[in-house]
Formats: sequence, structure tokens, C-alpha cells
Amino acid sequence: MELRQLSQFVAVAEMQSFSRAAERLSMAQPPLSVAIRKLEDEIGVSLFDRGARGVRLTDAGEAALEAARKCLREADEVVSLARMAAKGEAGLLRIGFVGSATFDVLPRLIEAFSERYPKVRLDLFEAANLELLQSVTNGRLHLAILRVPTAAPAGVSLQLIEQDVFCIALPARHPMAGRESLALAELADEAFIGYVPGRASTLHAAMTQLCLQAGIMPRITQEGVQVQTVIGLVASGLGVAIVPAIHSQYSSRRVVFRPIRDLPAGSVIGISLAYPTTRETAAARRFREIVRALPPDSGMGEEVGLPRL
Amino acid sequence: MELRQLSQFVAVAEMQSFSRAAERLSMAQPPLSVAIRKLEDEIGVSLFDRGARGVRLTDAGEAALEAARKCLREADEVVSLARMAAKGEAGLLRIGFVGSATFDVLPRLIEAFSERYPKVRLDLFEAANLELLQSVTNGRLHLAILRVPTAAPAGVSLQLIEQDVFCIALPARHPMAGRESLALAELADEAFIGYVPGRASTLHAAMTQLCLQAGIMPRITQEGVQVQTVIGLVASGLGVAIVPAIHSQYSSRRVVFRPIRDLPAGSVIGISLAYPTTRETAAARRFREIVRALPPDSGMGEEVGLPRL
DNA sequence: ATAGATCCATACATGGGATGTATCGATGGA
DNA sequence: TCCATCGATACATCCCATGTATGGATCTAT
Repeated sequence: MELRQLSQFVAVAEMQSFSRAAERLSMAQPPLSVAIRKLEDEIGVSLFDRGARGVRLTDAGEAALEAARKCLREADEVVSLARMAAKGEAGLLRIGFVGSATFDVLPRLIEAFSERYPKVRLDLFEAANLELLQSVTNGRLHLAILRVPTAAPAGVSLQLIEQDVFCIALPARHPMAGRESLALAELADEAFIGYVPGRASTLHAAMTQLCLQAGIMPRITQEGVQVQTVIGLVASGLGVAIVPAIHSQYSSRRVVFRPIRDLPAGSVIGISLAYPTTRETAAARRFREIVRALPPDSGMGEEVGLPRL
Repeated sequence: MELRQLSQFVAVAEMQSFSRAAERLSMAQPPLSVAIRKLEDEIGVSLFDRGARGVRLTDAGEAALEAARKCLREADEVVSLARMAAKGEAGLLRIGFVGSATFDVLPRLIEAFSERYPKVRLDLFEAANLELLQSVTNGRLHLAILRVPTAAPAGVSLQLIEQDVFCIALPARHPMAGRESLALAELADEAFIGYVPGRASTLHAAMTQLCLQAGIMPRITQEGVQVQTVIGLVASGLGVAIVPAIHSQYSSRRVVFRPIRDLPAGSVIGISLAYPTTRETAAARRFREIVRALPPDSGMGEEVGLPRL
């Protein structure tokens, strides 16, 4: 059985006539009769009752008609999906992300991308920066959303999604909570909430370097992996923390966020997209296009004079 | 594009090799390569990355693979449905029924039939006896479940589903409610709930004949179409009624049912299946087989000495 | 009632395409 | 460096889908 026969079957069923169906199919009537007869022979049941004034579907034909239409639609879908996938408008996209992205970046990107390319299935995996970069390198992931600055291995490129600066998070009852801005040196004697070096290594490294440049050695009493966890510990009054300013818009009354005065120019953090420089799939390129077109989120970053990366 | 090409595409995708796929398809490798190449040309995108150690699906191929499998399954479904429909195991069955059937017969039959032949869609229509018989005659209905005795037109046969006898329904507070059985003559002066002649003509005629044979002329004060309605009127104390004994098992405390003493042998009522003697569809025959095999419902009919029709 | 129109089936010829055989070229492993 | 493996190419063959011509059955109209 072939699709051609199914088209012919549907045409005859809809036209209720071999002659008119043949006309619609741009073919002569006799070969159409032969083709339908062969189809019937193959299935083993007759699909039409032949009358002198046209044909009518048998019960078997009636039962098979819908399935035949569905089969033809599915065949069109094969072509459509293949063509769309070649343009990156269908298929599968495996994206890894760091925990920080779940907070704001990931839902925004997914919503924007899925609206534009609904036929692309997104498979999402959470992991740490290092593992994400490895997965992009060996092809297990098409894209990764990770913390920068980070050292990208050869063959992996980075595209900035969103840049940000550090700010200070203080408990609302902290003596310095009323100040408009703070220098890091003023916090030299405070208890700090830091980042777990292994699992939030980018933030850990950036914070350490920032403190080094400010000439302080922070006394770290607690460590968190997620920024939200760190802020939660600050809210509990356990200490102060250095956090990405973007997080300032989502927090409780128990915490205040203050810009860092005299922030060194190089201490910029952000979220980037990692993608294979070569072997990038079409869908991944579409995703990057969406990211590029998306307006950046308006956090505190711009208020505090966000430098360009 | 043809189903053969889709099978070949799926085979190559699953085997990840042209040679092995060709073997599975019982064909030589070169024509398989040519066929896939033609498919790719037609779609306009390449489906495989050819390597020296086999082939791998491209993103487009990956996206199209599932649709291709679904298309092939649907093609099988076409054959399967046609064959099953020819045996009456799939397709559509239009069945008409009288209101009395909704009460017990219809749900039992539908459940039994649908369990055995789940691929047959049942379309159900309620109508009166006369209209049902016309619809069976002109083919609008494949089967009809109706009240007997009835005069079937030429070309329509009847198959008994369930036979029953009349019994007396009395309000529970009626003076004669305590009697074990009643003769119709004893009710000569009672107010009767009857049946609307036009819309419950079989019951009306059977009741009329029964009273005629008993030598009484019932004083009918109310009329109902549905037996349940008539019983409801009896429950309200508006009179007594002659109803099919099968209904005795489903009623309230306000009504009692008593056998009719000296019931004439010919006064048997029932529910039958009407079907076209010729031009009966296979599915209709399957339905009648199910009906024949189904055990009869155990109502009061047997207790009062149900005669055979 | 009969002639014509309509519609599907049959018979036969033809051309395109699916398949097979033989062979080549490329790639990876020993 | 040689060999094995795998897919691509070239060419021949045969099947089958299609077209043309025609027959047979049924319905309609005069």
C-alpha cells in the first residue's frame, strides 16, 4: 500500500465518483479504477459499492476513511517537521542552566522562545557551570545558560544574556541599613554570607576578587549555593552578603540592598549563553536570536551605573 | 513521497546503517541509498549525516522520525480498520430505541457490546416505534430497539430481546394493595393511568386488548408516555395502572406491583430488535449475536409464569 | 420502449522508476 | 601501509503506474 493509493481512495470517497476523482487527481479514470481495485485486493475487503450513478463507501471504506486522511496528514507533517527542523523551527533543544537562571532569566527566555517556535521541544537540565561547559563541548547540550565570568573551553562561545553588578545585602535592622551606599571597607568587621566554592564557583571567585581589591578579608560564617538562599540567610540576620543587584527586586522587607561605592570597573558579573562555536544546531541559533532581541531585565544594575562588558 | 520511502527512512534511522537497513528491508544497499537520496531531495533537507562508520540522523531527520513512524502506524490502522469493519468489529452502528429501553435494556446491551467490540462507535437516537421502523426500512438506522408486538414492514425482521407480561401497579395505600394477585375485573371501577395512544401506541394497544378480554372498559384519568411516568402517577395516588412487570424491580415504597390473575395467553409484551432482513451490516449482525447470547433480565416476568413468544 | 448518456471495468501499450549487479571512493583500524 | 567497511555511482532490467481505446451496465428522456 502506498500513499498515492490512499490519496486516490480519499479522492474517490470525497467525490463519490471515479471519473470526477480522476479529474481532481489529474489522471485518467481507468488507472484510478485499477489502483483502487489493487488496494481493495491488498486489504482483502471492498471499499466501495459501485453503482451506475457513482460509487458509495462500504462500511469498511467508511471506517478506513478517517484513518487514511490522518495518515496523509501525518505524511505532510513529516515533510513539514523536517523542513522546519532544518530552519531551527522544530525539533529538540537540550538546554542546561545554572540555578541562578531559574530565578528570572530562564522563564523569560523559555516563554519568549516557545511562543515564537512552539514546535521546538525544550529539554532542560540543571547543573553547575563546569559541568555545563563540558556538556556543551561534547554535544550532550545544545546550549547552556551559565554564570560569567567563566573560562570557556575551546570550541565554546559565550553570548551575554544579562549583565549585572554586585551590591550589598543587609538585614533591615542592620545599623548601616539606612545608608544610601556603602564601601566594602566599611564592612570589614561584619559576618559575611558567602558562596560554596565548588558549587557556586563563579560567584565565589568574583566575590573573593572584589573583596581583595577592596582590601578586606571577609569573615564568612555561612555559605549558600543559590543566591536566594544567601539572601534568606541575610534576612535571618546572620550576616551581610554580596549579591547580584538583579536580585534586589524580588526580596522581602527583612532585607535591604545598597550599591557598592567605588566598585572596581572589572567586577562585572552576568548570565551568558554558552554554545558550540561550530556544530551549532539551527534551533540553537534561533534561540540565540531570541535572546539577542529580548530587552534586558531592568534591575538595580542600571541604577548603579552598569558598565558595558 | 511514498510509504515505502518512509519505511526505508525509519529502517535506516533505526539501523544507523544503509547496509543493515537494506538487509532488514530485503533489498540491496544501492537502491536504498538512491531512495533515501530522492526522499531528501523531495523534502529539500538532508535527513542523515553520512559517515564512514555508518549514518546518523540530522536534526531534521530526528524531528521527522516520530512523524514517519506515526504515519506508518496510521497506514496499518487503515488496513486494520477496514478489515475489522468488514467483520463488523469496527465502524459505526446507528441504533434507534424507544424510551422504555433506556430504563434497562439499552444500558445492558451497550455495555456488553462495547466491551466486546470497542472499535465500533455507537450512535443512538430516541424515537417512537413507528418512526424507528421507517428508519430501519430506509437505512437511516442499522438497528432499532422497540416495543413488541408491533407490525414490522416488509424487509424488516424482529429479534426478541426480552419478553414480559403486564402486571398491576397500585398505590401502596390502596385497599387492594395487600392482595397477592388481582383479576382485572376487580378493578373495573378504578381510575386508570393509561398510555398516550400516539406516542406509546404498542402499550396502549396491548393494554386496551387486555382490558377488552377481561371484559372491562377502564376509566382512564391520566395518560403517560414513559412507563416510569405512569408509575410515578400511580405513586402519587392518582389511580392504578397496567405496566410491564420488569418495571417492578425499580420502584418506590409508594407503589406495589401485583400479578394479574387469569392473564390471557396472547397478552405478552416485550422489547425486540428490528433489523433489515437483507442489507444488514456486519456490525449489526455482531450486535444481534451479543443480544442473543445475553442472559435475559430477571424481572417479575418469570415469577408470574412467563409464556414463550 | 428505445436511444443516448453516464459511469465503471477491461485490454493493451508505454514509459518511468524501483531494484539488482558491478564497481568506485572514502574512512578508520590493524 | 594495507585491508575492511560503508556509502555512492553507473548501468541494465523489470515491474507497475498510467494513458488510450473500448466494452458493458444502468439510468433517463423522449
